[in-house]
Amino acid sequence: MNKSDFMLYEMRARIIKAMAHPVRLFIIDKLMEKEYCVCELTEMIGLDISTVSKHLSVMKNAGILKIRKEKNNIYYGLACDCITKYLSCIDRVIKSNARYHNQVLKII
Amino acid sequence: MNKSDFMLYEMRARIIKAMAHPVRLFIIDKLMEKEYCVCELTEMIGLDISTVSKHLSVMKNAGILKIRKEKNNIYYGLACDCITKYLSCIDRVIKSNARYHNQVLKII
DNA sequence: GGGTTATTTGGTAATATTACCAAATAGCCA
DNA sequence: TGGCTATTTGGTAATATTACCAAATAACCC
Repeated sequence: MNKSDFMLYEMRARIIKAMAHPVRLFIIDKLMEKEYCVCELTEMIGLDISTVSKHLSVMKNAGILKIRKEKNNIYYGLACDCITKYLSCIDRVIKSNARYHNQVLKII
Repeated sequence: MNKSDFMLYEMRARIIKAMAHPVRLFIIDKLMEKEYCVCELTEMIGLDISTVSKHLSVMKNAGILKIRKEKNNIYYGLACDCITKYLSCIDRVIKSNARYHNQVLKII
């Protein structure tokens, strides 16, 4: 593996890592409908607001989210619509795993 | 966030986490062309074989990879082709980040 | 300016991840 | 069976992630 290849994989990993957490995936799901600010998301999630803020910041720094400032609020939104499709691939893996599990359950 | 929603996000996170590492993304890239066994991948990667084996095992348990046993070898392959599309979304984010960086570089 | 609200940042403890080495397991073939 | 090769598993140290609380910042409005 040469160095520039490795850099590509590191860049990809950084973005994928930024989504690799249930709370972040919840946030992404919510932001598919519309923009939200930290306090709104915090209320839905039930963690400390500083925790939610940090999750948002990681995703923003990875380029997944963008912000819009309005008065006293900061609204977060998805930077890239393709994430929807991305998740449909993940869900296909989940379904396929479930099928496998059901097969195993039938056998045992 | 109700409990069954959270379970979906946890399942998704498990699969996404299983890809969220540069070495694993390298492996996925390689497995797009054809199957490989641990020792072949280890040679390309240059880490300890036990480390590579563990990376493969995480992805297999997440349902991303499948195995085929042949004689004394175990060949790993992608369980789901859609991962290719998934990564093209990630690369779109990388490109968009790069554009943003270039804009910033022009300004400063 | 000063109070108020929204948000981020710093510090820290608990937990998870990753890499290596050494040892165990699995399956082939003489 | 017994040795050989391929692979996985267990143990452990170094590092990274995540959550909370407390404090800092930022922007609005009077």
